[in-house]
Amino acid sequence: MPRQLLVTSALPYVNGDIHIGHMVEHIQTDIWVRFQRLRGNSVAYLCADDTHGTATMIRARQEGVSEQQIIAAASAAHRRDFVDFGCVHDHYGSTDSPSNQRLVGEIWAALRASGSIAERDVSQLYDPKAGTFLADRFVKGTCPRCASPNQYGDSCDKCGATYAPTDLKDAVSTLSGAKPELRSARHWFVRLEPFRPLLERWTQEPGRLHPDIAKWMKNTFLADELRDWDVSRPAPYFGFEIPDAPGNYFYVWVDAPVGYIATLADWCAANGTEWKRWWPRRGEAGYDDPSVEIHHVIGKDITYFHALFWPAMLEAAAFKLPTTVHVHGFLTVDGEKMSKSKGTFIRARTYLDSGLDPAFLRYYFASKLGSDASDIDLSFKEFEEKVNADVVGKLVNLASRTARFVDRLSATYPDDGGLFARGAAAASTIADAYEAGEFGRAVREIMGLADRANEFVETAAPWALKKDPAKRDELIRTCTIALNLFRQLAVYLAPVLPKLAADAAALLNAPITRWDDAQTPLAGNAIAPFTHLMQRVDPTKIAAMVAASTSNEAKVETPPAAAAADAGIAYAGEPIAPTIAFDDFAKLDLRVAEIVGAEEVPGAKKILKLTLSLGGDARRTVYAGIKTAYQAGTLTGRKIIVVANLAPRTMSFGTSEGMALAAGPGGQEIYLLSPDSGAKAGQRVH
RNA sequence: CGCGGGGUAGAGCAGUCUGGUAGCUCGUCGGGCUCAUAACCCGAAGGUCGGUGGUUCAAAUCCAUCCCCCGCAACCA
Repeated sequence: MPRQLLVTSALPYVNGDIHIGHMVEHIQTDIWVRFQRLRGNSVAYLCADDTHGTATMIRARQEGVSEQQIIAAASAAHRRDFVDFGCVHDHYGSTDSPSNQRLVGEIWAALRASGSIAERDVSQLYDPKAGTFLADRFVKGTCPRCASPNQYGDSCDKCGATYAPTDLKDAVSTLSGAKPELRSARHWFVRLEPFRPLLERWTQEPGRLHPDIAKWMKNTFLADELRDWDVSRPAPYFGFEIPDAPGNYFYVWVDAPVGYIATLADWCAANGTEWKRWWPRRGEAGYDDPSVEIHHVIGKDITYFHALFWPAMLEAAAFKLPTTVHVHGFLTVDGEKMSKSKGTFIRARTYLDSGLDPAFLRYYFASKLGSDASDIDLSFKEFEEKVNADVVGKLVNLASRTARFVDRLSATYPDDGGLFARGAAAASTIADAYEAGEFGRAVREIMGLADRANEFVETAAPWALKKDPAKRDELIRTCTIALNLFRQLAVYLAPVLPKLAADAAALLNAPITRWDDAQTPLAGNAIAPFTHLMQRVDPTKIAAMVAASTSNEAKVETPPAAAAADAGIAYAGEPIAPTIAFDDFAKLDLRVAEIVGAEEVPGAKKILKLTLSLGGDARRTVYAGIKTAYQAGTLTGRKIIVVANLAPRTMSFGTSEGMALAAGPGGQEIYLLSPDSGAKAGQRVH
């Protein structure tokens, strides 16, 4: 009997772009969803933007727009990123929705009714200038232990001390620069201790959490008294007002998970179906039915929200508890945390714009993913090698080296010495691996089969058969076997590489819709003219992606205050120069140049010495007055625009052979111009 | 002894629960093939499985102990 699965990825925060760290989660969820569908199970895959909180409010204020405008723009961008990576949610909602507000209200009422709400006064830093209370991350000051300046409100980067923001010396608000003052306000809390029996049982039940995570929950949070959870924020706050506490709002983490249910409700409303079927309450059909499942996929940082608060909230309102919370680790890039200055903080859009196939990342992540919460590393070298060797060299190559020889499969499937049957027998092992989230294991199994298939082709040597017209039938038989083995692998990899599966289906004129398509070989099908199913990883595209990520950051790290210095003022500060003729413009020879070296010039306060490549071996030395805004170490590999035909100018440190173009008034506000990704050094700007 | 995870060939990993000749992929070296996107096939080199002690006929696997690495998340997305 088919299972009915509601599957969610964690809700990305509205105030940020989707990056490849998010993609670890959404790709793995999508793989699992596609696998379940291939198996014939009924799946709803849902996600939404997490919209509320101080960060959104502050940003709206700074940009002079409404929160709803921010939400609309982010939602469109987020959806596009996910879809372009093949992650197709059935519905992508928003936590700032009427249905969510209604559900949060219901759950709040249930918590009230269960006697789990407490209230008391909390002292917190307050920014008198911005008129808002300050979360820890909006306070900076000097560490009370080691006196390091510029530390956040809760802990010190330098000495590792943790403290209350009120202990911070010389504290300032990062919102306004004002000195925060201590103010008291009433807060509402959810008492978790009453839910202890439920939480101890639920977290330790097999299948709910990975055993490592269950153990950790037990030995940390559940080992001590469960602290009350502060769920309210005094105005101003962007969120839902607490119905029976006017002037106070639900903390963003209250309404974020409820957004799962709200998104389901919105999707079902659009379809005219009943959402209670997917997420029943006690007493409703499906509540006790283990084949009605709820799965959350999340990062390890938000485990306690999903494994403590969320089950407690659901239980209070008599909603079915999640079947499983799948917890995964973080992404590191080349062994380190994603870093903006190193160009390893890669946005999903940057990856796509650099021309890399999303299938590469899907395959790479799949090959690295297990069911535990250990971090996975994106090593660019390994990425290139693994994708090229496995997907192109082994898998696609199977079709590539046989499909051109024949235009039709043999009428009956020939004797292959049991090869196809052995591949078919691996289906359950591979399925078990997918089911358990052990995608790396599944991929290893599948690649083992690909090796067997390539050995077969090697032995049968269709290229030799082709030369002898008398062996025409044998050639067809050989290619029939090889192409069926290829198709079998395409079925097994369909959850990871849906586009490849579709292309394989088109090649052999047989759709791939079920897991069991790998059980029966095709015969007699016409073979479509062969075209390459996938290109190899181009390392220059990876380099371009890293370079683009580095230059992106120059913009993004601009302090919000500077960004808010609006365009009108900048324009007025430097009036447009007198009109010139086109011929005057044509005299300028602007070129794309790659920075191949950047070094400080002894004694110069503003000058960096840049060595530029204009393509090939052509090198130029340019002295650029950008030192106040750029560090030498971060520039290598970037592409910029230079005036290439400017007369050389002799300076005290050497001769400058061109001018690097940049915008901005100077000081810290200097912005080098960068061509869009793909531009090559030496190309002229027209 | 704070908690959790981990330490297996140059790299990335499997094997550890259920003890029995140390395995996979990539890389390296040699050979083959020349159908295929410099791809594929065969072979070789390379590891005292973090250290030490113990249990056992037998330990990467069980026990003890020590060392090293990573993460630690409840007013921070």
